[in-house]
Amino acid sequence: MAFNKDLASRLEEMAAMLELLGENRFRVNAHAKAARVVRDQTRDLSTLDADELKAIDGIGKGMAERVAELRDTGEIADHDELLDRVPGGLLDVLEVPGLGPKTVKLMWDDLGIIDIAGLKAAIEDGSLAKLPRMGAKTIENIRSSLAFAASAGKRVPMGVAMPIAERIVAHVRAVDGVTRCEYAGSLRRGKDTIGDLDVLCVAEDGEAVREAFCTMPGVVDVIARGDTKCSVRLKMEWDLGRWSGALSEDDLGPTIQADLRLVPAASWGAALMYFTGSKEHNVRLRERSLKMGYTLNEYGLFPEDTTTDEPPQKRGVEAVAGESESEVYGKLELAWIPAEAREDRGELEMTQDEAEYIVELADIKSELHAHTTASDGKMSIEELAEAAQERGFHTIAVTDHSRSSAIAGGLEVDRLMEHIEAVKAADRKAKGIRILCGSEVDILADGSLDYDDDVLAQLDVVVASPHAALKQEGEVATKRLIRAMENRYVHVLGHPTGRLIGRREGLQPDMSAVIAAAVEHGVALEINAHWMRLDLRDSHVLAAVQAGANIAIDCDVHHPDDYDNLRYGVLTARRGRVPRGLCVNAWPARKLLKWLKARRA
DNA sequence: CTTGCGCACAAGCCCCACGTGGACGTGGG
Repeated sequence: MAFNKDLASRLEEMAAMLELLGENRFRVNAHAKAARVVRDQTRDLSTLDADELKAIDGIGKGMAERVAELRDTGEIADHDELLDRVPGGLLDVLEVPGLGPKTVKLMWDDLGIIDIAGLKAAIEDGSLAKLPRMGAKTIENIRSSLAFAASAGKRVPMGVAMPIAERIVAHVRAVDGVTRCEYAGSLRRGKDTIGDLDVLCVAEDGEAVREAFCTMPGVVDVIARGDTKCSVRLKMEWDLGRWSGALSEDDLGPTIQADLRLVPAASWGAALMYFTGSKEHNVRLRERSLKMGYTLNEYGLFPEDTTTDEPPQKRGVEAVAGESESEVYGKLELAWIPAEAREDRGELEMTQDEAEYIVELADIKSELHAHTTASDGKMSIEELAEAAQERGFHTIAVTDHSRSSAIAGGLEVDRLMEHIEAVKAADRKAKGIRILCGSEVDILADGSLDYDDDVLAQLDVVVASPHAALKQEGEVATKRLIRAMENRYVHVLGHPTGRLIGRREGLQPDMSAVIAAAVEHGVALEINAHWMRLDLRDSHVLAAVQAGANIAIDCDVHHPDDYDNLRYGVLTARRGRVPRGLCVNAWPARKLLKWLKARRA
């Protein structure tokens, strides 16, 4: 939804500018929270009236007026006024890691710095060093942030970050005396993009781990090296297998920051919770702790005693919990909350049963979206089925592209008919797995489908997906997707928006309307598991689940390795708290087949 | 600026490591 996105970025800018101007921090936070809430909304906010807007948590009178203002005039007067008072380039300066609002304001007031170019000049001529708290190390870190500007602070797709994190963890675990090591942060929460990597470890010999971490292959810069925390920048090509290092100065490509935290064994659970986040989730937990007479930090959950500022662990206060996450959640009278759900989106209200019923990787027993050499896949029908069977699946659907996807080798009707026969023959021969014939049918720009109904009727499974006209207006897109789902032969709405992370925005339909239509027609909404797609995205999944829509988690298999992407799809599903009962791929074969047939009855 | 309680106003988001410089800003979740 273009409107929500526009609104959210304006509110974010307002928060940043208010902060730079030293305004009331609650006002700043209110704008930042409103921006976050707006971004998570599945409804197009321009279609809501004032009362509906104010019903949203975080949106009050003032914000509701701003929404109406943007809808009616295309502008927000307060936003424009702030832009007049704050030079635009300062917002870029604020983005530089190591610089916060106080410092940026000081640089602006004292040195007249209003953009990145001014900052660079102030570093070179030494004037920056004259500001308070600008020591050699800090300036060096700013300089290095600027040198890596192309990538520093930029988020990378989860699928790129994951292999890097796994190698770091393996590297650290190989150090003598390391008893535990895991990655935490947004990667553990399964966010679609990752800002940096957080690695926790328990070690007998801290110095050995620090040394191993700061000198591991791929490190191009050590930002901090303290007793319990080290930060480095890593060259990104790591994930491409260039593990062996041998980097020259002019070889610097995109980098990602990785932090190592050394924690005491007794604090493992508390530390893992703290570094897993999200920040918002942690804040909720700490508020709850205080209300229950505890204080929570990364060392543990402690009985609250308010007499001193010194942290409890330093005074020898005994923690009531801290060794494991479930122990801490338990003392707070909460279910253990899956890491992926820790976003302050209502997860604290989950019961133990709800938490345990969330779908997991081992539950997935079928794949409903796969391609063969008949269109743009790399495997034959048999190879596809064999790979599915190795994963323990009971059903695989062969869904090659339809005719409009010419570049992807889409099938004309006569070829589709031959293909159906080939699939049926393979299914008759196959043992222990059911091979269904299907199609990934293009949803054309107007919402009509690429094959006629009499053709679709001959298929066991129809996945309908948008591939072209992905820049059309949101309202047109909403109608397009709904019209496709109204067709009684459609089972799954494939990658509903067509977004590609970091590359293409995709359709911006009114997702609430799309979800409502999916529920009405019994169509499953797909979470396309490829890490470049993850489409539906997490916030859409949560809204779909709350509306009771069925969810399909599919790998959109083209190549044998594509099955490995399932983990990313499942992480996204868990962020949306998908229960097993709503995930069609987690159903037993009989239930799945019954559902496929029932849609057409 | 929002929420909650109650119709005008108070309270709101925590707790820690690091670097700099001696108390504060930033970044971490």
